[in-house]
Parts: sequence; C-alpha cells; structure tokens
Amino acid sequence: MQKVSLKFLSKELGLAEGTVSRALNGYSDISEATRSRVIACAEKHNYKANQTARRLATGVAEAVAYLMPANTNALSEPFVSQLLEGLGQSLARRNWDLLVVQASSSEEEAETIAKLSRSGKVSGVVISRPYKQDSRIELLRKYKVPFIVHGRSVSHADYAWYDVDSESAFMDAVDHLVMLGHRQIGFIGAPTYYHFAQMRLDGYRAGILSNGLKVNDSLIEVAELSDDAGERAAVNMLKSPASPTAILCATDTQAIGALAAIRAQGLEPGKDVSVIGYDGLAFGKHTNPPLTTMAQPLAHSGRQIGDMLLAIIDGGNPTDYQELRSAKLVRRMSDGPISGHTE
Amino acid sequence: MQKVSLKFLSKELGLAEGTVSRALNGYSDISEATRSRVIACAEKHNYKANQTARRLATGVAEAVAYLMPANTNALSEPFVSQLLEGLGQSLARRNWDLLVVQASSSEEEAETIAKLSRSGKVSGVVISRPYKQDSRIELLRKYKVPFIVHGRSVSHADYAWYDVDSESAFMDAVDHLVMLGHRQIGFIGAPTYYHFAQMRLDGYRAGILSNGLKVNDSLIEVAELSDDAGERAAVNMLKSPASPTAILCATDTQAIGALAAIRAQGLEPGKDVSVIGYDGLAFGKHTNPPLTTMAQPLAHSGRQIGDMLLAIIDGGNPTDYQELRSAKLVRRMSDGPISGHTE
DNA sequence: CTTGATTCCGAAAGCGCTTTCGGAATAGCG
DNA sequence: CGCTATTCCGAAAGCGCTTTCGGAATCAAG
Repeated sequence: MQKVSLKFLSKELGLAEGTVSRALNGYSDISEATRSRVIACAEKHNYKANQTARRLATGVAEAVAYLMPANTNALSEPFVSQLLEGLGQSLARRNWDLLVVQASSSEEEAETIAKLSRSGKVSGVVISRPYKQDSRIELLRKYKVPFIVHGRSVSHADYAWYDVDSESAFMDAVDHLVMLGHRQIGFIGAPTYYHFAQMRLDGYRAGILSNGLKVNDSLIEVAELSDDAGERAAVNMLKSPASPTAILCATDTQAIGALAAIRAQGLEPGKDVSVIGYDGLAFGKHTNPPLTTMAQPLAHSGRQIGDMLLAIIDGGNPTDYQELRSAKLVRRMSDGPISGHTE
Repeated sequence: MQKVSLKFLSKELGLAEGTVSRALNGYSDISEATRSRVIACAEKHNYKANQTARRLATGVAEAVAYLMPANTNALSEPFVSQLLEGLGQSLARRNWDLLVVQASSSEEEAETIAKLSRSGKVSGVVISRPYKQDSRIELLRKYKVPFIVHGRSVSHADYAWYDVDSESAFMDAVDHLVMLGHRQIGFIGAPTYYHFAQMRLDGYRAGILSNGLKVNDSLIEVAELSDDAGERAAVNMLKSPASPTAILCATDTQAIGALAAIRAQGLEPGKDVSVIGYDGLAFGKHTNPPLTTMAQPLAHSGRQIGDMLLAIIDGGNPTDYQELRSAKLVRRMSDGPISGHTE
C-alpha cells in the first residue's frame, strides 16, 4: 500500500504540492476546474493530510486536553465518561483530537500543565472540579493556554466556566425538606478545598437560615467523596444528640453511604430519616431506597463545554463564556415527611 | 516569554542544533562534558521539545488511541474511566499521549479507524467489547496498526487481547446456584453479536449441562446492556411457566434491573429468586439487596493493557500478548438457598 | 495592438526537530 | 614524529505540509 502524500497527489495530477494543498484547503486562487480535479483525485486515493505535518506547519495543535481529576473513585466516575463523550463529539466536528491527561498529585499537576503548554501539543484545556484557589487555573492563565473549567473556583470572574448552581440547589433542597416538616436537617459536605463543596455548604446554611432555623454545627459533617466516607459521616451524625430527621449530602455517592448508615441503625431511610443527594446519578434509581437527588443536567454538558472552549480558541473572550445551569429535584424514595409529622 | 526551541538553546550554548538534539537524546557521540552542559541549559530554560516537530521528524506518533465504545450507557461506564486511568498511567511513563476517539455508528467506526491509520497520529489502538466478527479488528489488521483488544472476538488467535474468562465464570456461577439447591436457573444475556455475550451464554449452558440439568429456552432471554432492558427481560422470564428460582445476568447493569423486576412482583430477591450479575461494579454494594456478582479484576487492567500494547509497538509479537484473567464470585445478598429448600 | 488588471499556478521558504555523514581535532601506536 | 583510529561536533538533508511571493498567461480596456 503506497502511502499517499501531497507529493504523491501532486505527481498524479501534474501540479505543484502547494497548489494541491491550496486547492484542498479552499484557497480562492485556485480555479474551480482544477480544484474539483484535485478533490476527486484526493478522494480516489483516500488522501488524509498528515496531521503532524499540518500541525507543525500551521502552528495550531488541533487538539484539546482533558485533565482527568486525580483520585476519582469508581462511584462518581460516570461523569467522566459522559463529559468525554460530549467533548469528543464537539471536537469531532472539526476533526480535532481529544487528549486525556492525568496527574496523580497536585505538584505533578502543575508539572503536567507546564509540559502541556510548552510542548504545544494542545490548543486548549478543560479541567474539572476546581479547588477554591486552584493553581491549575492560575498556571493555565499564566501560560496563556485557552481553557474552560467545569465548575468554578472562588474568583471566577475572568475565565470561562460551565457550572451548575449548587448553592441554590441546596437552598431548594432545604426548603423541600422543611416543607415536609423537617427541622433537624443535617449536612454531609465534601472537603471545602473543593469550591463546589463550599458552595453547597453555603446553600445549605442559607436555606436553613431563610427558613428561620438555626445552623447547628453538630449537624454538619465533612467527608471525602466516597460512599464509605459518607457512611461514616452519617453514623457520626446519627450518634450525635441533635439527631437529624433529614440529611443532605453534597454528592450522591456520599448519600448512598448515608443510606447504608441509616439502615444499619435499624432506621428506615425516607421514613425515619430522609436523605437527599446531589448529582442525579442514574444508579440512584436502584439504591435502597431509591435516592432522591438534586439532578444536574449532565446530558449535553460535555458538548457544550467543548463548543465553548472552541469558541475561545477561535479568539472569543473567555468571560463571554460563563454558563450557570440549575439542578432540579428528582424525587425518588429517600425523602418523606418527618416521621410523626402526621400525629 | 521567549519561546525556547532547539535553535534558542543552540545559540545560548554556541553549539549546532543537531548537537544539542543528540546530546539531549543520549547519543553516544557527544562528550559527557558537553552533554551535561546542554542538559543543564535545557533545564534552566525549561526546554521541552516540540512534540509535533519531533513526531514529524521521527515518524513515530508517540500516542495511542482508545476507541470509545459507542452507545455506552451511564450505568456501565465506570469501566471506561478505569481503563483510561490505567492506560494513561502506562503511557505516561514514556510521555506518550492518550487520545480518546469515538464513533457513533459502526460504519463511522470503520471510517474512524481508516482516518486514524492514515493520518498517522497514533502508533497503536485499543478497542473494547469486540463483536463476534469485528470489522474494527480486521481493519486494524489490514492497516497494520498495532492494537490490542479488551475482550476477544471469535477468532482471537492472531492478535493481542486481554480478557476475563467469563465462560468459566458463568459455569462457576451455575455451580454455585446448584449448590444452593436451585434447579430452575434463568439467564439474561446480551445481544450475541457481542462475543462476550456468546461466551457467557455458553458458560451458562455448559454449567447447566454439567450439573445434569436441562437447558430450557424459556429460561433464556436476551436484553440490551441497560438496567431497563434487564428489568423487562426479567419480568418476561418471571411470567413464563418455567418460573426460575434464580437468574444469572450477563452484566451487573442488567442484574440490577432484574432485582427491580423481582421486587415489583412482590418477591424478594435473594430469597424467593436469587440473582447473580457479572462485572463486580462497585455500586452493587448499594442495590436492594446488594448484588452478588462475578467480579472481574478491573483494578489494573488498564495499565496492563497499556503495557502490552507498548510492547507490541516496540516490535513484540502480538500473539505473545494474550492474557486471560478469571473472575471470582463476590457474594453479597442477592443469592441464597432456594426458598423452601430447608423445608 | 498596447497596456494594465486579473486569474491561476509554480517555486521556495519555512515549521522545529532528528539523523546521517563527513571532517577536524585529538588520541593511540609503532 | 608520522600514521591510523577515535572522539566529538557541524552541516545539511529531510519529515509532509502550509503559505507567501512572484510571474506567466489570460483577459478587459483604451
């Protein structure tokens, strides 16, 4: 199988390489006659420009990297595949590549970003789950790499992001619980170096206060992003004197752990203690009982993020690309009126 | 920020570009003295060779693509992230890139592979979940792209693969169920164009026969790879006169659906009807009841697959890289002795 | 028929790196 | 000290494509 390069085509056609290239790339100084000849020949031989050479010549990488969050745990990973799928679709329309890069530690993360930017192999980057102060964001800015973040850090005024308003989602969740008669509402949060964790906690607090309740610190636990951690946090909280009748969790994964903790105490989630998660993971339908959750619109987020990033790479102003979606309550079976409420 | 290229370094050092390059790449015709000078200078200026140029010059892509299976559904996706993570780690040790490419349809898949091979942007490919006859495999072979498949097709003698022996896993599962007293054992399979689906079905059949039972076609259903499909298949089977006391499912996702179906009939999974899944997904711990499953060793499969592919790219013989792992039973709560067994 | 404007294409210079080749400088040997 | 063998580096030719520039050929206008 003869390798079909520009040179090959040019010989075949009796044209100069540059001419063939220009014909293929839509330059206006090529007559329609020869252009169609060239295109026909290219198709006939199934010509695909060597991307590497093209990249080198044009200086544009035609590729985007997704920085995979380190230490993800199996339960929450579906969001990675979803995002990747959407990103891929968005990039595919331009024939761009999607690179997945990872770094295990955060120092390594800096190193990785530095390498990415210098090696010039990507024209843009997307990162997930930013910290409150996120050094990745600062680096990306410093190196002037176009990027978009899936989530927001504290000062998110001057870069592009796509996020779901979890703060008001948690306010809504508290409202919902209060409406069901709950007064002792607990919160299992995530480590607050994650900005999303802080926002969710803020939403919880705001919701409590706006309902005329008092924030009780013994009803607040912080747990890692895993089912086991959620479970441990829930047993702690259940043990505390301020026994909650409902528990809000920062993530579905933790909420699932909480469910287990409640059942382990001989209590019935959804009757004795309500629990509401956040994320809207599909398998929440199958937990025991099915998990009520604040669902975020995951569906096309990947594609949208991709489109936004592309727009920025094309010269768009990053601050024009900030999008805040909202989550909505999906009631399944893990919430209910406070027990004894009907007495 | 001055861009630091080979030219820059060579001027800085008063050496020729080629010399600097050779020094950095460990050629033996460079004196140790100048080599260390060069390295020091490179580090000082944080030089990273432009990958694109390097690729063009050497002709090696230094990148591997993962062909994302189309139409994955959220419930089963954790395996994608896991695989990607492992692959990434493996490639990172050489500083290679991981590309994620996808194709929505199978014609598009062929197109994608063709493009991949011709554009020369990857030196290897990994694909998942092969069909019995998989055109992707044939294409990859035809184009002489090094590849490895995660799973096996029917004729898997002459390429590299990494798979779990689900056939014997299903035989084991049947044995287990028989030991618990079950005689009416149903099977919810996947579409048999997936070779894994065929192998699991074969394992089921072999298990039934080796236990002196008879294969009853009304106890065999085929369902898509989703919880809903699993549920539908299970209600069908439960409706049939040959009422099963246990159901084996080709995937955990389907098994979870089966659990729901059983409960919907007012029966108790694990007591009235046992169900055993396959995959060992983490969230099986949280289903109602927790799902007994044949767990495959997902943990480092990604890294291993990456290492195997790299070895092949380095010139290894593909057939030397075929690895068959085995799954093992993880008992949770969805299996139990046949009801009435103790009477 | 001459001149100036257009249209269309060829030639050539890169993009930043690798790698081969040859030659100067040094070393080893008799 | 002369000669060959080493050691070490510079020069240059690509890798396959893009893009600028200029010029030949064609056209319209005077």
